[in-house]
Amino acid sequence: MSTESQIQLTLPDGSVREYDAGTTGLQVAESIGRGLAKAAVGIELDGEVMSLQLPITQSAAMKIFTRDSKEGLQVLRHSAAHVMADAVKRIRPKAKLWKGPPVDDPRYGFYYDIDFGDEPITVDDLPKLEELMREIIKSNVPFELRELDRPAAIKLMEEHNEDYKLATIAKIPEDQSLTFYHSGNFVDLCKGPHVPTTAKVGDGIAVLALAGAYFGDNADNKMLTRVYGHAFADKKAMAAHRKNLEEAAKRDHRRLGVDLDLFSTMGELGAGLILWHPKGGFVRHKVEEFWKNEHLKGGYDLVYSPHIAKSELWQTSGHLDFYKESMYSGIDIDGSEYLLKPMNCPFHVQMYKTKRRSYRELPFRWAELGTVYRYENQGSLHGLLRVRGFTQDDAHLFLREDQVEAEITRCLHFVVDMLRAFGFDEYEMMLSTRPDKSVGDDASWQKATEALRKALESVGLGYEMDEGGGAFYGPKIDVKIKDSIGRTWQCSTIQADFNLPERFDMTYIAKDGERTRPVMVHRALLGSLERFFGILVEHHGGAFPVWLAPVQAVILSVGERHADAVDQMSRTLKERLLRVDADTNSDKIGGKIRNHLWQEKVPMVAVVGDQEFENGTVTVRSRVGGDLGTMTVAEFGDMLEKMVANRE
RNA sequence: GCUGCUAUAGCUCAGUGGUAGAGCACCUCCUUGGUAAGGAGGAGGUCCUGGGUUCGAGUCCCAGUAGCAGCUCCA
Repeated sequence: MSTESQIQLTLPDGSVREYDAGTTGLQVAESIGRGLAKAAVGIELDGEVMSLQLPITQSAAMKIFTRDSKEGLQVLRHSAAHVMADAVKRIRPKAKLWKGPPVDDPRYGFYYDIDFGDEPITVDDLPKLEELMREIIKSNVPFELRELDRPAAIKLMEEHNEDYKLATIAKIPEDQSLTFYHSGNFVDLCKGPHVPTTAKVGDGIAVLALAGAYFGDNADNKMLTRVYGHAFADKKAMAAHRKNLEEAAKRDHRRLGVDLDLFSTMGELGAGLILWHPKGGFVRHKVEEFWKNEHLKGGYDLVYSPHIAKSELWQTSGHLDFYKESMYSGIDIDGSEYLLKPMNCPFHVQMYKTKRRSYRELPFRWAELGTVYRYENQGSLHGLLRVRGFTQDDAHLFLREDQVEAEITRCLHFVVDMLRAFGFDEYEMMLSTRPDKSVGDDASWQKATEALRKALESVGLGYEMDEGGGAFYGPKIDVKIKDSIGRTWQCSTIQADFNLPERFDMTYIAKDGERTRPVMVHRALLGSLERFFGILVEHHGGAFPVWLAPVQAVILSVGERHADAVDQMSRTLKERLLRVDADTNSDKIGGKIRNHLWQEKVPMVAVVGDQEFENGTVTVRSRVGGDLGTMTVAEFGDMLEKMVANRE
């Protein structure tokens, strides 16, 4: 590290500027332009984000972040967290701070975990907190960085009674510096970066919610109070964010489940158990029908298995050892204990074992829409997305080693095609590798992981690694889809399994006549029908495409004299297996259109008045396409059929 | 499971310890009309369940159940 008196800063456009060493980022921004200085909240030097107000001592590649950039918002939100903690300490001086980072969450920009001791905070305090934040922001005190030696740092935190910060200091290696950011009387152990002064946090802030969070994110520890807030570049951006959330709430599958009469849950049944109403049930039927047909086309066989089995089966499979706490307790039948199935695999394995298998027969591809039951913590249940009884679109492949790579690649293409058929083009893919606690030899893990990787590369979509995130029995690919507010949920999965073939001593007779262990792959394309349906509802905002819609069209009578014709028309179309209802109520036509097209989210309505009555035609209006003009009933039927065929 | 909050009509929600409310939806009648709410009337309640305090509980307290937000977990 050399000390220079002049430093050279290379800007993103490639231009190089020279400054005195010790010039601050803010001064650099000012030298470039007043507007930039005003909007700037942080800088990056050689890839490291840093506070704007700190002196720059060395030549570097430099970027200046404005308050609306991704990195700038991080700095802004982190600073807002400090301001919020400052506000908290003003109304609860005894509160002890733990940590307050910015977060990448669709609804919250930052939080602060705080131990309120015997003076808890309530939601009624949140407006007061926000008001105090605005005062602190207005007071425009600078964020100042101070580096302290260990004894001084400990002394400072002792003075402030910050037990958790003292614990943090104890964990920081001796050779690492201890930095604090002061803003007025508030001080926090913190690496930064922060905006130069509190005023820079701006007016796009909100204190939003309270929740519990374990100290150290560990369920064995004490629970602290997490205060959530958000911060945007300005008021306008905050307003836009709130508007987005409102729009997202309208797409919430739990809301739409009630409004559109798709499904329900009820206390009398028990938590996490779903009632599929006729309309939701119909969409599920269409999903299942499509799914089954695609599997038959793809060389799969459909199989079925029971919902319960003797505990010995689960003992052999390993589920009783590894997942007992997720399984429902036993049912006594003739003195034997039976358990509800949490997975379908042991059944398929047993099916495999009913006879001697030859290498000539492989691969087997056995698919089942298998309903399983798993205990999930009450607090994790969430509409259709996390439930206790659900139907997996499961399949198990039993393969020779030489078939693994090709079959896995085939599976992944199947995943992508299936998701695309339902309108999903955006998802996250993860490749999860061997965890610490696992079975199987290194070579097998290596091979299977490579097969999965090659499959991912063959579909040409990006993926992330989750090192050590695999199942204990093998590596896997997971596909996650976003819900209406941007939370991701695992749907598709492809998993290699070295455990079950071993445990159940599965074999086939290889070409050389030797008993050989098959490779087993578990895969689900949709994940569970419940979860997938929930996300499907949110994806379409409840407005299903024609091929899935429980009601595809409603024919509306303008006046009383058109009622019989409308009934007749809907009957004609129903005979063509189109899902077309008649509305001959005495409401006005505008009201009927509003009801069906906009409230029930039916894709099409067809109006019949005097003119149509005379000619045997309908005037069609589509939810998405607007006025489609007048056509004969037969033509309307053709149009709907064509849309179904194209899966529109 | 943990922290906090919530539970009143089908839905959204008011309701101060003293006779249960509104809007929408529903039913009936009037209206027969032309592309996002025509009018009038009516019916609809175990105020989640159980216990407690009180002369009296939808309201206050406790427990359970269920839901919401987050944490933990998620084969």
